[in-house]
Amino acid sequence: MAGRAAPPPEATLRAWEREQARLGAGVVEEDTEEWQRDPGFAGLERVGGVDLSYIKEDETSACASLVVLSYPGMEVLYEDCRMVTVSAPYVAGFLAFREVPFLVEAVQRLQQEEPRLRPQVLLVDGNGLLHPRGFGVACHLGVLTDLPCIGVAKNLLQTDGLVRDELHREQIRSLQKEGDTFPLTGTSGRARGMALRSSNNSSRPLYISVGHRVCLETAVRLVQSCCRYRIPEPIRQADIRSREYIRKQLCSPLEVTSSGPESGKKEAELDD
DNA sequence: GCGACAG
DNA sequence: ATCTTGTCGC
Repeated sequence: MAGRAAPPPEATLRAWEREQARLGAGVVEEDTEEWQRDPGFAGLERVGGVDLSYIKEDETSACASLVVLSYPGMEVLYEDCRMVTVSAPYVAGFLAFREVPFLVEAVQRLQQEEPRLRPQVLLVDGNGLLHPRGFGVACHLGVLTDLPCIGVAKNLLQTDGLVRDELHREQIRSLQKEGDTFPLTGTSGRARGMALRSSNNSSRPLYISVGHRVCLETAVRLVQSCCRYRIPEPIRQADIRSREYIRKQLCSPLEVTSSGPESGKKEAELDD
């Protein structure tokens, strides 16, 4: 019973590539909102974050979470955690086919139940244009929901000649303080993303890329403005809450129909 | 051919 | 992604 999930048939991967190409035609790489052009993001009030946390024991169970935070206060206005059953295995370059269906559902649920809390932009775990076919999970989710999306990856997805070699490590060392960046330009000559040092306390950068309806410069600026620690607050909160949700699930073998007061607030700080 | 490979 | 406590440092 150990081991990884069965790899998808070659035909499935080809079909997924075609789907990415089809949807990819709809990606908008420019700012489309007024607040995006304002130096202080005046008019921006809500930023969303999404994430999936997995259960080690069960290959198919995960918790999908969507949170909406106020801007610039970073207070949690909305939280939605839900256990889901994932069907697609994880394959680098095809993350969207594993996670996006549940994220779309979460966004739709929010728009139906709390339309006033609809986020004006979504920070997504993973990449956008910084992707083998220029269509990572952030683009995928953006096109399907028509929400501005930004890809925020914690590790570099090696593609288009971009590699984690000594030169790359040297560029990382050159990032001295938060806000410092260097462009991720592939062999093709195109800037696919930006490495961003988001915290003075962590030397590890974030890899920012355009998802949908936002330009790279705006994306980097916004992510930086959402960072109290290395991980931007919206994604960090989605992450914290989804794994906390799973922890509770595992500790309660009894399925209760109605239960009242839940308490217990603990926050894991520091992400380095 | 072999290795690398977001979450 | 997940397994995992305390601990060294600013």
